[in-house]
Amino acid sequence: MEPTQTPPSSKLHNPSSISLENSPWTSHFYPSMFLSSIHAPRHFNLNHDDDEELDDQTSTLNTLNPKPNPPENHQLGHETEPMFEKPLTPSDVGKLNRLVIPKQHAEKYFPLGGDSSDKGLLLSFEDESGKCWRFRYSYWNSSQSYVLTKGWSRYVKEKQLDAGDIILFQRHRTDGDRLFIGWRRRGAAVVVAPAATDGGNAMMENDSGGGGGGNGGWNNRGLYQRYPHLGHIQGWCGYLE
Amino acid sequence: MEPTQTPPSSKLHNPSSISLENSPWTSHFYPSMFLSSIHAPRHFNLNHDDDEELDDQTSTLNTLNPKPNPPENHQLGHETEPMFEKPLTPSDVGKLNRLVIPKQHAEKYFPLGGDSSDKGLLLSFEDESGKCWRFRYSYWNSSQSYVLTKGWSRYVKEKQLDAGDIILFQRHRTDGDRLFIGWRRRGAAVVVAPAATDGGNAMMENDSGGGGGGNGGWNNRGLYQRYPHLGHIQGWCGYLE
DNA sequence: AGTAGTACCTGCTTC
DNA sequence: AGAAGCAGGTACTAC
Repeated sequence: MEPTQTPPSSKLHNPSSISLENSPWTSHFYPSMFLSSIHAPRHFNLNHDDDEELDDQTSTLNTLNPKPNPPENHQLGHETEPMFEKPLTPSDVGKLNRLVIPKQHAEKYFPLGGDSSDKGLLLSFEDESGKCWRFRYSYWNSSQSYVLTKGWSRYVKEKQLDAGDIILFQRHRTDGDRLFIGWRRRGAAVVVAPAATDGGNAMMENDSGGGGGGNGGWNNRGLYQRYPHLGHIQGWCGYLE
Repeated sequence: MEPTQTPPSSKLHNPSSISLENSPWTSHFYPSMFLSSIHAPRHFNLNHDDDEELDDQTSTLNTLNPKPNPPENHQLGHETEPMFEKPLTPSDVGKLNRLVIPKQHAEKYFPLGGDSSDKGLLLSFEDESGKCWRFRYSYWNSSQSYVLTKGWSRYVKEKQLDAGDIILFQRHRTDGDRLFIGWRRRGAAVVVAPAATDGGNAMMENDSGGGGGGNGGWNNRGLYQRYPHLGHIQGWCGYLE
C-alpha cells in the first residue's frame, strides 16, 4: 500500500515555466545570500490555517498607519531579495482562483513540513503600496502541485492581472519572514542592468550580483520603500497575531 | 441549511438507459442466484478512498502473476454472473471522464452506505485479459447520480469505446467481491440463446435460465477464464489494498 | 443566484 | 518511454 502522499521534500529539478531574463531586481539585492541558502523551512509570516478566517485582509493596514512616508523617501532596494517570478497562465488569472507555484520554487521557498501540509498555511505578502495580502498556500495531492488559493483572486482583480503578466515573489533580505509580492505587465520593458541569464533557474541563484538600476515595468517598486520602520511591529503584514 | 445529501436507499425505478436483449451471458451463469438476491451491501473489492493514491492502477498485476494459464484452459463460465449492461452514451465516452451508472443498478449492486457515501469508493474490476481496473465510484449530489470517475477514461481509451458500445458488469458467482468488466461493440452480433427480454430490467432478473452458448461480440470472454486459481490471493485485483 | 474556496482529476507536454 | 509537472478542468460546499 502506498502511503498517503505528503509534499515531497525539497529536491531541485530543472526549472520549467519560470522565465527569468536580466531582471531589474538584480541590482537591488545580495545574490550571494542565495548561493549558500539552505532550503530549510523558515518561519514565514504565515499562520497555520487553524485560526483561519481573518478574512478581512487587504486594505485595512494602510489605515492603521496614518500618513505613511511617500514611497520615494526610502530607497531601500537592498532590503529585499527576489525569490522567483512566474508568468501568469490563463488559469492563474481565470476562474480557477488559484496560482500554481512551480514545484521547485515552492519547495525551496515555501516548504511545507510534512506535518503542516495537511491544511496548508496562510502566507502574507506586502505589495508595492505596503498593503498586506494573505493567501492560502497548500499542496494538492491529486495534481502534486503547490498552489495559492484563497485570496489570490482578489489580488488578480485588484491588480488587473492578465495572462502573460508576471508576478514576482521576494523576501526581506535580513528578515526572511517578510514576504513581498510584485508584478509587471507582460511585455513591460525590463530596463535594467545587463546580467547573466541563468538559463531559467530561480532568480539570482546563479547570477552575478549585477549592478545597474532601473525598475522598468515592475510594480513593486517602492514595495520595500514604505514603512520600513514597521518592519517587525506586531500588527504589520504577517504579524497580525 | 440543507443536510448533506446521501444516496437514496434502494428503490427500483423503471429502467432507463439499460438495454438488455437476449444476452449471451445467460448461458454462463446461474440466474437463480439473482432471483432471491439480497441487495444489502457486500464488501466489494473496494477500498475507502481514505488511502487513495494507489494510483498505480492497471497493468501491474499481470506481471505479478507470471505465466498465467492461457484463457482457453479454464472454461469457467459458471464462475461469474452478469449484473447489468449499459450502452455507452456520448458523455460516457467523452471528455467528462465519467460513466453514469443507472441508479437502479448502482443501488442494487454497488450500494453506498450512508456513511461511505462521503468520498466514494474505489471499485476494482478484472477485464477480459485479467487486467485490473480501478474506478472511483461515487454519488453526485448535484445530479443525483452514481458515477465512475477516476480511472474510467483510461478504460475507455484502452478499449477504444465509442458511444453505442456496450459495457457489462459482472461479479463472481460465489465471491461477489470479485467484480468484472466487459464490453462489446455497438451492433456486434449477439450470438446466443433465445431468452425472454425483460423489458430492460437488470440482467437476469426475470430471465429464465436459458441455455445456449456463444459469446458473440463480447470482449470479456475469457475474463473469468484466466487465473481462476488466483481468486482470493492477496495482491490480486481488488486486494492490492 | 452567484461567487469564492476546497479538493479532486486528467491530458498534454516535457524531460 | 515512463514519470512528473502543471494547465486546465470538475464537483461540491459555504456564504
